[in-house]
Amino acid sequence: MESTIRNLITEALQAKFGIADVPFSLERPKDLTHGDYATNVALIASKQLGKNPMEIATDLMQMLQSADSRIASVSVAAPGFINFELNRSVMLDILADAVKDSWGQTTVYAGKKILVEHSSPNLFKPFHIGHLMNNTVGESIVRLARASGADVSTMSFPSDVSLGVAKAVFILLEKYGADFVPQEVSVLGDAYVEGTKRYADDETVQSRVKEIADNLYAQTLSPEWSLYERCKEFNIAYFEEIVARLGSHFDSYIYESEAGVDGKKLVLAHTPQVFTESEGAVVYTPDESQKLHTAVFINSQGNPTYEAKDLGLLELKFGKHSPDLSIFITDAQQVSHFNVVLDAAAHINPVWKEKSLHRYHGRMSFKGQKMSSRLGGVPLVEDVLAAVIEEVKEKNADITPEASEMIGIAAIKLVILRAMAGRDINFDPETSLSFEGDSGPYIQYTAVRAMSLIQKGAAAGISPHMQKPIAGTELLERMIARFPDIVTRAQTEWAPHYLVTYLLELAQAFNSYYGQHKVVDEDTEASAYRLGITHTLHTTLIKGLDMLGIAVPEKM
RNA sequence: GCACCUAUGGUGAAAUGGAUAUCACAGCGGUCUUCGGAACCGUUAUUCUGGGUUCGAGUCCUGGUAGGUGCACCA
Repeated sequence: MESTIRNLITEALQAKFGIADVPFSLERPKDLTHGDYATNVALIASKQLGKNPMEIATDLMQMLQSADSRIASVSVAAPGFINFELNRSVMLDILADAVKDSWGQTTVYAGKKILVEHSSPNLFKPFHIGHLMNNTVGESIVRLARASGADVSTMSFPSDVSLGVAKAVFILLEKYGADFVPQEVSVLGDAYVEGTKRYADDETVQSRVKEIADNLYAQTLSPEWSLYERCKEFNIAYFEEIVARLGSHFDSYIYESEAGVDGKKLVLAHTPQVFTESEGAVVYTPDESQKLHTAVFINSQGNPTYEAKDLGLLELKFGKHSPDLSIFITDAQQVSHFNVVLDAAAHINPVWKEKSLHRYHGRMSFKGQKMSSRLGGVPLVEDVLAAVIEEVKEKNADITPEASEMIGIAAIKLVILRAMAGRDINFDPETSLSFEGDSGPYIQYTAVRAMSLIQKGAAAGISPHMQKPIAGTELLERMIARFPDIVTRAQTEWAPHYLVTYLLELAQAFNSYYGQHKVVDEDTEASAYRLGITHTLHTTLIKGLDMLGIAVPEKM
């Protein structure tokens, strides 16, 4: 349709004014009262023609008025826009697909292999609210990718070996002995915090922790190694449980310990060509023009740093999965780190940089305070969820446990997803969390209400269909018909918030309609049509929310 | 110090260079013997600042101001 209109404009321009090559745009106006398509061609051409844009627009409008049977009307608006409104039948043709399984499936990345890495946990640290943000953004990107025609696989990159882990292991050994078997994740988290404190001001602790770190890196058989292995296994099980609750599953893991071994080899193999030795460490110094900082890849102790681990990760990722696009999600603080790593990686294998895409999210502060699990006192995901679910139950005492879980998660996820990724969110449960207005539960509620109407119709023997259109639903039809375009945009820019904005507007439009019209009444024919629209609305909300990682309960 | 990011009603956010800057919360005023009120309708109030580019700037360029983040052996 778009190219048809574009051609019609070009032809009219040539026929009427004898000019070509006007770089005009043809867009889908965000304001639906401006029609289905709008062009600025008259504004662009006015300089070249030396005429008033309104005159040009009016001339073109007259020529385009009946140029295509799918165009219902063409109008001119100041300062010189030409708006096209399509026939209702065009919308209804699109809506015929809205109740099919394929609704919302696009071909944006058809045939591509996409790998998404997100939610990477730090073992020995409980899953806190920062991870929740990463998981929410990551899961939504996974689901957008799955709706794009791509072959998608997911992975996570657990941080399983580090000095911090060694500090925790030191405490566990000291407190519980080598035979320690973890029962609760909080014990590990507490050990992490305590270890950090003890390490800070005690030299004998420092040397012992470093020794433990060496043994963990080298996988040397030792009391710390076997204790550590039990904790690692326990941690992964905990991680899988909590992300499953949030709707995520990982096809595979690459551990930092593996990536570290790989990364160290890679760095050494490319020294001194790419990396250089400096003060006992191996570093990478980017070209001056890059405006990046020098980074240590192997420290003077001989262990790979975060940089080398991420380099090793690139080799492992591309070696195992050979993706056409490798997306990874982290918080914004790591932007310059990855710029350096990718810059270094490009010297080893340019593909690693070309096919990698870093999407970052902002930081979540809690009641105005930056969260750091290293210092303790961090809100954990399970605690936050429990608090929110409690609120849901207060609002509705009859709610099922499944429904309250879905509603609580929707409320939190929407706070994160409605903002453009990359911005910080100050998460204050008092004000950030909402069950009304621009909120996850509002959209869920609208979907549940729509389903309830359909059931009411069924009880009255009315089944939804769209054979005989009636007046009053045109706006809803137009909005629903745009769903595939919105999904396409969200996928192209990897920006779930476009979808959030759309779903909120759509839910509002439906609720507004509902407030003014009776959907199911004595007029069976008209009721069936209204239910037909209601049905397409329902599937659109369900599919849209699913792409955000949000499920909808049956009742709420 | 250098680099990157951000600045929109009282609050939280949206806006592919486009039309009267959109939405929610809060406030104020209504709908209400419901098709499921987690709803609907009305109303008050917003682009940090100076310059520039453009037919047109919240958006692009540039100078400032304010905030955030990163800059060698943590991840």
